[in-house]
Amino acid sequence: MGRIPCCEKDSVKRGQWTPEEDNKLASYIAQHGTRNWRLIPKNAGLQRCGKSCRLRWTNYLRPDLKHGEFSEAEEQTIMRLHAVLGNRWSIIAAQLPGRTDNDVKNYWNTKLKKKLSGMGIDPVTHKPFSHLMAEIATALPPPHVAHLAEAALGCFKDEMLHLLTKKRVDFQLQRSNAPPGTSTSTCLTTKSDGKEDTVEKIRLGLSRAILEPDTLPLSKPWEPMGAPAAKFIGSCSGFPSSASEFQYAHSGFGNEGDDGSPWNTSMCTGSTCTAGDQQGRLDGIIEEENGEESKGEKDLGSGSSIFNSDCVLWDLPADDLMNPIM
DNA sequence: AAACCATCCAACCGCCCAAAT
DNA sequence: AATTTGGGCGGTTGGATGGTT
Repeated sequence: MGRIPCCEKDSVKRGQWTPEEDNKLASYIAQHGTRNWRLIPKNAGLQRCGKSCRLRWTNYLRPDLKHGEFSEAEEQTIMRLHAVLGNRWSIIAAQLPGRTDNDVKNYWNTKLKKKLSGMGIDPVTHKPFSHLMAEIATALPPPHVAHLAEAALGCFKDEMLHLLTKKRVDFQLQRSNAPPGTSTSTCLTTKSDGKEDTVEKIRLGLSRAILEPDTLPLSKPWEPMGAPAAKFIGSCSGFPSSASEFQYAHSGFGNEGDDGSPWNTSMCTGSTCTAGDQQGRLDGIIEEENGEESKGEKDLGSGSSIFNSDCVLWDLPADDLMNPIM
């Protein structure tokens, strides 16, 4: 009954691959292809599980893989697709020739997630943190809004301070290398003063977001530069000004005749997209998500979608937000 | 120079679904 | 029809490396 086991779990080698193992696997696949992963390690003379061989091949040895840095264009593609698809790495990777899902996932986790957070944008929803806060605030009675603001400060203060003070130190280093006479007025605060300053700015930004929710676009977080979202971020002193320069704005979303929605942006325009079936899946998913988005807009319009009974925010139950971690 | 810390990323883990038996 | 595996996928881990204290 069933199939025979893929390998003897006890007798297989694990951990880093050696160059000899890579050579054996690559030359075997060059000759025989990748039809049966269970037989490949055995026939290639490798003490490895078939699954391990498959991963090594697909993530590292395949000759069509790129191994260098991600380009600016690739980075923009990942950001745009992630905003639509979430963590569906294989589909995102299919739009980036030579990149694997593992590559894209690693790049997202190590670089892009932090980059977005540092810009005041939630990497899960791709909305500005201030926008999220204001959405929630509109659904809460005033006393709860105050608790929410405190909770948010508790959640983000440390990370923001880390990012901002680190940047400040970098600026100071640059300043020490700058030629004499260079203006340095924007970075002359001391480190401790800077922290106090930053906390105050975050506090002001959140207050403004909560007190002036009407200035926020509730249904189009994808607005290009000059549209309400970017305008709001730019006017919000609590977050890094670089947030207003968020790349969505000049990566195809703000084209003439475009309403700024990512749905209007070709996900694969002029690309060397090779995975036809994945593209089909992508189209289907985009249509599906598009439908969801419409529903979401309706819900937002009624002001009730954010705090549904089982709603969680940043992996915290809504109740936890009432208990600041400060 | 050594200890500590942060970052990167290859590799593994566990789950799911379709296919094989 | 029931059971088991192969392959695909996303999440997580841990070793290597480089920078900082």
